[in-house]
Amino acid sequence: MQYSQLFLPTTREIPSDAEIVSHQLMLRAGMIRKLTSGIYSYLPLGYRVIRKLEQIVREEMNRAGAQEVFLPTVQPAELWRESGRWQHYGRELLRFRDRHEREYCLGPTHEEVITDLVRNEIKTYRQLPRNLYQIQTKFRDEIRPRFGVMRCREFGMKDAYSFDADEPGAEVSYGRMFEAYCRIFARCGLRYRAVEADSGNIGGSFSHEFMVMADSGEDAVVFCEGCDYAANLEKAEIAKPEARKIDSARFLPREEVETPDVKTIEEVCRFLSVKPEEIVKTLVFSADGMPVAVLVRGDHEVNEAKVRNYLGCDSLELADDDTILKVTGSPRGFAGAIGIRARLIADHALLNMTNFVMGANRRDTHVRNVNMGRDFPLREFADLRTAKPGDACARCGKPMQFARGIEVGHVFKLGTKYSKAMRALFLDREGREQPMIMGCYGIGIGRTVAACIEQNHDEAGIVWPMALAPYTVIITPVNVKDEKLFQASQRLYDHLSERGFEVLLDDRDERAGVKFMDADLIGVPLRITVGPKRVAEGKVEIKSRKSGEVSVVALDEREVETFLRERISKEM
RNA sequence: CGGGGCGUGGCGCAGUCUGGUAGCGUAUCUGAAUGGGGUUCAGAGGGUCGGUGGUUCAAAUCCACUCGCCCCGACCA
Repeated sequence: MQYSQLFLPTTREIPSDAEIVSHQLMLRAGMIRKLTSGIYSYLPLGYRVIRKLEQIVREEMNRAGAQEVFLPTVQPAELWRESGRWQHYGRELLRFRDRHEREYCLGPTHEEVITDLVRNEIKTYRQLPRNLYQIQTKFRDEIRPRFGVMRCREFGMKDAYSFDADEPGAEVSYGRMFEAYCRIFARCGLRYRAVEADSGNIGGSFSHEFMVMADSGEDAVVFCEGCDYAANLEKAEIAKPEARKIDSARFLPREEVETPDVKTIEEVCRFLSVKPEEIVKTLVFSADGMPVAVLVRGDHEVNEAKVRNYLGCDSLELADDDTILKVTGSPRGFAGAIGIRARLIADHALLNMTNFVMGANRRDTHVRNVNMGRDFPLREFADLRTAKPGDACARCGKPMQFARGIEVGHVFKLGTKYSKAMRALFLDREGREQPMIMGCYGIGIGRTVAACIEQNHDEAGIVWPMALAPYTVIITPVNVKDEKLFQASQRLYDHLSERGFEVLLDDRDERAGVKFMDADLIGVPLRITVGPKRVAEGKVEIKSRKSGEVSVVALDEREVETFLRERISKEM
């Protein structure tokens, strides 16, 4: 491609509404332009990168035995009513009506459509397993899109769905996808981690997120120093502390204290001169409509995902003021375990607490020297809090570390959630009707590209890994008016293009500096500089974008080709 | 949805408080010189100041309404 013909608007200045590097660089390098909030157009350069990634994804999905399909983006409401998600999905689901007033949505994901397709065509275990995937545009009406294509409303996603006849088969399907994902992200040259994730109330036993490590990531990743345990912060399990024998002889007399208008942990600490570790927080939730009080240490945070999983409930939200009043008999801010009219569950950290402070279930009152057993009964202990740096790993007991990550892929075991709801059944060997066991597997295409830039850039711009680079080599004649230089460049360009290289010829009548800046900005891995001094010696320079290393190579098509081939294979 | 900020040539911004000829940088076009890391000089084109309504002799500027965008939070199968 000749640069002068390319629709590639690069900008020198940083667009004012871009916060993170990948967003800034994608705009500056002319890869994307915003149409409206959370909705982007890909320009030729950006789309080339997208297609590179899609190609890698296709190769690995096909290798793993999945077959490509292409499903509709407009989906009828009835399907979503069948799965129950028309009610539950919320406002992220963009709904609309057609001219006949029939209801539709734009697909934010495709479980319903694929399940409908498969249930109509697959009838027997003989036709299983199956894994179907597509690369397609999704629409999720995000409450707050941000960071360019990182969290946007319309985005490209690869989604695959597996259907198996039994649990062991589903395991195999899951494992295949897991492995394919590892290969994909490795081929893209990404530093990533597969972490255990919460599967939420989507059901199923297991879920992994593929996280690209980056400080700008929206997700917190927890990993163990001692073993290979790694998990999303939401999911990260904390080792149960060893329960010491509690000596009730040490219990101090319980004492109510007036704490006017003292509600938050900080206020209680200040007022009573205690540390947060000596306080027990009581949070009242409404779990499927039933009140549940969750006790955690003052310096800990309740993890709602863990509570939800422990209770096995569908909905969990902090109770409203009315419920709090009903359950505790006091306004918000003074809840405690003593005499509370709700199911009581406590985080493990409470196991070894004695003589602690908690709310008295009475306005402007707290209680000192509270002890479990003596002052209130408590049977249910579980891991209910969010991990903090240094917490002990549930697997090996070593301290856990924190890092930031970008979720680029997610593999899920769905189990029979959709196949049961939508009657995707097959006949097993014994002729019995069974629901298929499903898995779903997603990769955010645009997000992966953005994540790649987060990991591969410098002051001057993007530094593409060879596998995703929109062009692998750019030829820069230092002065196009110099016939000799230009012809030499043209000859190289013709030869390399013919030999299948993805090559860009910067034929613009610009100063060398401008061309160098643009080449660096758009991140082409290899640059051939055709300048007067070297050409006079019968040579050209080839510079690596990543290392900055400059090699001098004979100005000869074959020599250059050989050099490039070596370089490319080394960096692939 | 709550809080904050912004909307002025393609991009980045000043001007708004205190109403009075729409400006700067960059980009673009033409010409000339220059030609290995965003070159210099000369000239030119390009703006309903987000929109609507109001106040006023006069509105980018004041008032009301409205639309859009960004940030923080809430929310998020």
